[in-house]
Amino acid sequence: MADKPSIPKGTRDFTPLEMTRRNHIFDTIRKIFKTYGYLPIETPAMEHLSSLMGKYGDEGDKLLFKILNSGDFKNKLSDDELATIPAGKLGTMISEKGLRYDLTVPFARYVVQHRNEIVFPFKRYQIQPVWRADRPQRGRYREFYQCDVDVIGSDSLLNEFELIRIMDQVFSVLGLKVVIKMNNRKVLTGIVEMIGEPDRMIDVTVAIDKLEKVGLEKVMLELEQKGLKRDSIKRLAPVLQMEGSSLKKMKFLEGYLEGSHIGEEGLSEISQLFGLMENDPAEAEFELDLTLARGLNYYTGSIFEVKSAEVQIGSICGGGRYDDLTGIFGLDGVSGVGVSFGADRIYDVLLQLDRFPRKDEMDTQLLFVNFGQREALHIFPILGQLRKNGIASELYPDVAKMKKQMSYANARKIPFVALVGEQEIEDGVITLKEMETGNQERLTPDQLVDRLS
RNA sequence: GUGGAUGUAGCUCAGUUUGGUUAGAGCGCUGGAUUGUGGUUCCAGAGGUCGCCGGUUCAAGCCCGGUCUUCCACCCCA
Repeated sequence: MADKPSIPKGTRDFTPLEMTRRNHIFDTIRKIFKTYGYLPIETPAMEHLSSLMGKYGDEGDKLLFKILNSGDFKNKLSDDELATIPAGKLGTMISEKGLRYDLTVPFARYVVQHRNEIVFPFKRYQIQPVWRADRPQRGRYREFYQCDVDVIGSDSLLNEFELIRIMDQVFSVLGLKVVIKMNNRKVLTGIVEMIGEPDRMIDVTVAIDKLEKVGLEKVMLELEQKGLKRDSIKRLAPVLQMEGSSLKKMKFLEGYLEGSHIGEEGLSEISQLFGLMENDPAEAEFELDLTLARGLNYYTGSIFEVKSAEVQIGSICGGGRYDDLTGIFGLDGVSGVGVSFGADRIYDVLLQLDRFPRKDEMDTQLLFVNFGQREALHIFPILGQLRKNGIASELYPDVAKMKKQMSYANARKIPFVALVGEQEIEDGVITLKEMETGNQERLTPDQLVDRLS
């Protein structure tokens, strides 16, 4: 016997039940995206490596899946040439394509490439898989779907507001309690300016991000080890120790960031957004979280992250504003903002909480028992009538024992079974059995359609 | 990428400590009791080269090494 077949690490097969549930998530999200006026696009699974590299930081580059060039690479080079290839250079010589890491960067590429046909501001949504060479765990896969919504070509904060509304609506419709966290990169920039370490943005945000996990002392120690001046750390301390409501935090920052132009600008954006939210409150908890930094280094303004309030699984949605992502592809001065829903994690959360709707899980509504050729011929027109009326129905393909056919209906969770034998044909009726109750009734084809519509 | 666990029937798991003849259970599956009635019950049956490769041994599911998978922490994030 050959070895059992398998699939690569971090990838998954989806069963019919799983697909039904996944589609429930995709359908819900897609429907909401549409009602806000977003348009669908798709981009290829692979991009030029040059489009992907350097957009996600050093860590991100390592997590890119690279595609080996086709053809015999070695053949084109002499042994001498081969031997003189510098270490680490080989990769770029034998691979020029990679699998997409997210949908935002390919979108930026798309916008630049199609700039002449796009009507700005361009609102698009995109639901496709992405790939990351991460080490898999629960809620962390090497192939997973993202559902992105972005607006590009508009600086207005109303876009941020709209995205918050979308996030709130998606999770409310899916029946999940979530916390929507927001922050602003400009405020973080303001903070590092105020403490006199304008170049240490990354170190400081990473440290702030760890605050909840490791505590104040360890964070300060780490900053010291990273070479931050003692004086700077001292000035950062009040930010780290800040507690209380979003409103209180904003009050504090008002004083703290005084004099930092960019910091004040970020704070003003935050308070405007909170103002809009106050006028039209979200169902979800909505809060300012200064420890929210987000790694993807193209964000420049608002940043968002959504976490489940009921299941611990990391963020299930995230995003932010990027002022110059298209600049890398040669189109300057176009600002965008967007968020990405992690369908696979949302699936895990819904599964754990058992919140998938039951009604989606049955497809076929009616099964005709197969008594034989003559009866089957009689049934086909009735099947046609049912299907034209949108009632999913099927005839058991084999003339099997009744017990077997009933068991099939049972296993498939088909709610109704129709019996059409000699007697029924003669009387022009169908015996309809409701599986749950066991009740049976005799109906004409028209009555049957009415009954199941 | 770093550290730590895990893998026995379709599924959930015993058995591994002290290596020793045919590897177990429950659920599921197949058939029958019930040849136009499923879910309950009863009876019978099928199904495993103990993740894979190698080593130690007279003998390995059990000990050792490697490898893959899944999971946990870090990292990062969806």
